[in-house]
Amino acid sequence: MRIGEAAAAVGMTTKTIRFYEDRGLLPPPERSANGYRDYAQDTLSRLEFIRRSQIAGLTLAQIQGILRVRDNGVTPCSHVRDVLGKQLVDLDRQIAELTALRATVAEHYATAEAADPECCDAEQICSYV
Amino acid sequence: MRIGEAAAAVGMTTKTIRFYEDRGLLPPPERSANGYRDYAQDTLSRLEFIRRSQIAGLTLAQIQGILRVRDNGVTPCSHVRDVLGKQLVDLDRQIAELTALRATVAEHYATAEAADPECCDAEQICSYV
DNA sequence: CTCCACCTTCCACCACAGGGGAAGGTCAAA
DNA sequence: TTTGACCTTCCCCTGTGGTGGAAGGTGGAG
Repeated sequence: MRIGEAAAAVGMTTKTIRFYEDRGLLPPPERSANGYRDYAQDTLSRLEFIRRSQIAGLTLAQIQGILRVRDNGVTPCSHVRDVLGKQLVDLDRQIAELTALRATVAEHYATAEAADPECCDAEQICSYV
Repeated sequence: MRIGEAAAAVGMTTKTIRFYEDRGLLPPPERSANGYRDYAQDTLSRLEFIRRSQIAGLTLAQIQGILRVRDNGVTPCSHVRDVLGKQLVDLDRQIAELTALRATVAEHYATAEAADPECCDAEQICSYV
């Protein structure tokens, strides 16, 4: 299976597949006599796993870690559980940060709504921020 | 006032100040006879405004927009109000996205916690994701 | 024979907000 | 006079996930 077929099969571009290979998420594939990449069927599962993982918010580095465990012959279950756990903590932190930021911005916005047009003196550029 | 003094006064690095100038957030300053940047006092307010705006979650591009309005002699109040309003909408969207992602990851994590060690078949790499 | 679609490698680029360091100029103090 | 702390411009690097294009090889159809 050539790279274009693989790409079409999973809905990625050939660029992306070469990029994953470059980043170590895909092993270097067989080559046909003409030098074209020749993918086995299981590459498709691997690409789909990558996409599922991305949808779950994992970075390519994290996905690579999981695939490396799998490629070492170990079932990556516990590793995946750890990664997902870290991901949860990280997401909670990000959400908390954004929520705090939202409160700050909302406060500024409320001030801006309530103030009169004589708000800004040139000294501090704008008193709303 | 030389760049190092200005940087120390507002707690930034000289690199950052030159970077802001390059990005159009600071007008090109006067130069001393030796070619050194020579900042007027009001540059400090401008730098502090930039920092306040960043704390409010605005990007340098948004801040530049506000400063451009101010530099055109217009009080940027209504523009700032608009930017803050957009920012709120954007933050709400981001928080919603992250919250949805968190739910997805939490679901995967719960599955991973509950499953037995025979979880992964090689075909799909890992059934937790 | 030529066209077209496909493949190859390599290099550069996007946003984001700077940081690192080289190579060289300036100025006051010791 | 020399050292050290400044300053200048310049270009490259960070991390993230790719995208775009150039220059060239391959293979089947008309």
